[in-house]
Amino acid sequence: MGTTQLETVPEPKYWHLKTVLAEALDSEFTVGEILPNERELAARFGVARATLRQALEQLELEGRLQRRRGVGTTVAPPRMGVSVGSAQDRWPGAAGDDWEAADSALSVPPASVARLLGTETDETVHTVRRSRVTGGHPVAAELLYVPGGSVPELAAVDVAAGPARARGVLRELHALGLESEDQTVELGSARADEAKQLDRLPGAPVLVVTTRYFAHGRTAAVSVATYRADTCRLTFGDSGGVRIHEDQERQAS
Amino acid sequence: MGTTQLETVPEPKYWHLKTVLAEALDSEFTVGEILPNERELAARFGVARATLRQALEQLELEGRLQRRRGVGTTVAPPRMGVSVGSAQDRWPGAAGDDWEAADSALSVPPASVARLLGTETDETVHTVRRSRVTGGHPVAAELLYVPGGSVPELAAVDVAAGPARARGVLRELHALGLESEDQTVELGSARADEAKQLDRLPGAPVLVVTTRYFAHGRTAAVSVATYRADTCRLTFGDSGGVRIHEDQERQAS
DNA sequence: CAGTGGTCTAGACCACTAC
DNA sequence: TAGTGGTCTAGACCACTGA
Repeated sequence: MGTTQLETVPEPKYWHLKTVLAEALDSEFTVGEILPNERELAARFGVARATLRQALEQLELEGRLQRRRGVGTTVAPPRMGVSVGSAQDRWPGAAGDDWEAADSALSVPPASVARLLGTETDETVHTVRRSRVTGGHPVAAELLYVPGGSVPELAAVDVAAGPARARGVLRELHALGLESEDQTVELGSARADEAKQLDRLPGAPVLVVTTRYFAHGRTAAVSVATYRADTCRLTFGDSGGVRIHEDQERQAS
Repeated sequence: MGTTQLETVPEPKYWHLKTVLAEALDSEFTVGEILPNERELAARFGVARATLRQALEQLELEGRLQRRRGVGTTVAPPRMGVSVGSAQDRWPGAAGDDWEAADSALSVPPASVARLLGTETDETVHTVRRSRVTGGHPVAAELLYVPGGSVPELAAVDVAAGPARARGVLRELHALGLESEDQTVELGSARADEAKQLDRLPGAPVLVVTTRYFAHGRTAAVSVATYRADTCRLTFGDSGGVRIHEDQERQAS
């Protein structure tokens, strides 16, 4: 049988399209430049808009594109390196970090957090909301959970409201003398409230960094920070003790 | 005008659907159980299959579902905790790790890797491919780049092929006495070759862990490891020095 | 207001798995 | 071969942005 078709791997259209677009981005576009709109691009490549969108979604996931409803699709800058490692001065409440305390309240943490804290599943803890801003852009939203037992002196600040109260919790926690930490990273998707803080749509991919802070041999606090996965590259260790993030790297294919 | 519609936030269908399904997964399904097929689920919820799929994709991204073509959609187990932190015995070539050396060759690394290594962009380096298997499942595919200058003794093993050669490179690297490391994590999508190693489709979301290994004050090697984002939770530090992964956590919404 | 990306539909066919 | 998820189409309408 004259099977001239030896193409055993009919590559999906959107995959090929993604490759073509990625090359075009490297060679023909500059950071910040606006691409033609989706209907136009789809027509130009002879595919349905849904197919074109599948390719764009991949490129956005890889941090190469940024799409904003009502505006358009732009070429994204290289990902920012954001330090989440064990640098001493990154501990909650330390001066000079990029975090801004938003507010604070007493609430019952999710069961997974309660397990890490070692508290009962219905026990309320101090909950601090913070936002991290780097280079003028929001990169992370954090919920910091501090059991009452970790900060016994906190009654004095308990009357203050909002940001002031949040700073009070952080100050007490810092005064505790944190000894070490312990982190995990996993992929998640932004809840509605996180999405708003991060200036993204709900469901946007985020890197969830869960940190346990230890003091006096116990778990003193747990932080759950969600970082924008499209714009951030998390950096750990900085073991040489010298380098901070550089913001100049470019991911290779 | 009788505007009884004060619903200012018409939540997208797929978003609501995802929430409903997530609750059903918690209460009515057990790990490993097979869900009804997509056409059936779509009919049951009164939506188009594309919309249903959008919800399933989100749940798969969050590690709650696993979908396999030709088979079906199953309820995924909680993510595995995999250690990628600075435990000494995780260094390349150490005994007892989960890595299996696949093969090795001389090749020109991507520009981004060459920059980290401090080599010329057209300079060849030893390149070792490894796979990491945990609990019987493939979790990561790694490319380890070792400049010739880091392992001058390597000529002796240069004749061996495949896995033997790979192990030779690792042995020499280990003998070098690595001092510290430096890591970054970012979101990526699996290339075709990585996807095959990870038993996923191309484009599947992965966590890319880039590690720089230092010896004698220089960058001795660079590793680029891609972890399955759906099944893995990366753990760093283990600062207490006691805990290994537990595999029993469950992510809260 | 016009133009953008985001959501949704109702189909079709393909690639793969397992029986 | 039957049944699954994966890809693709050609439309439609909606939510948002900025002039």
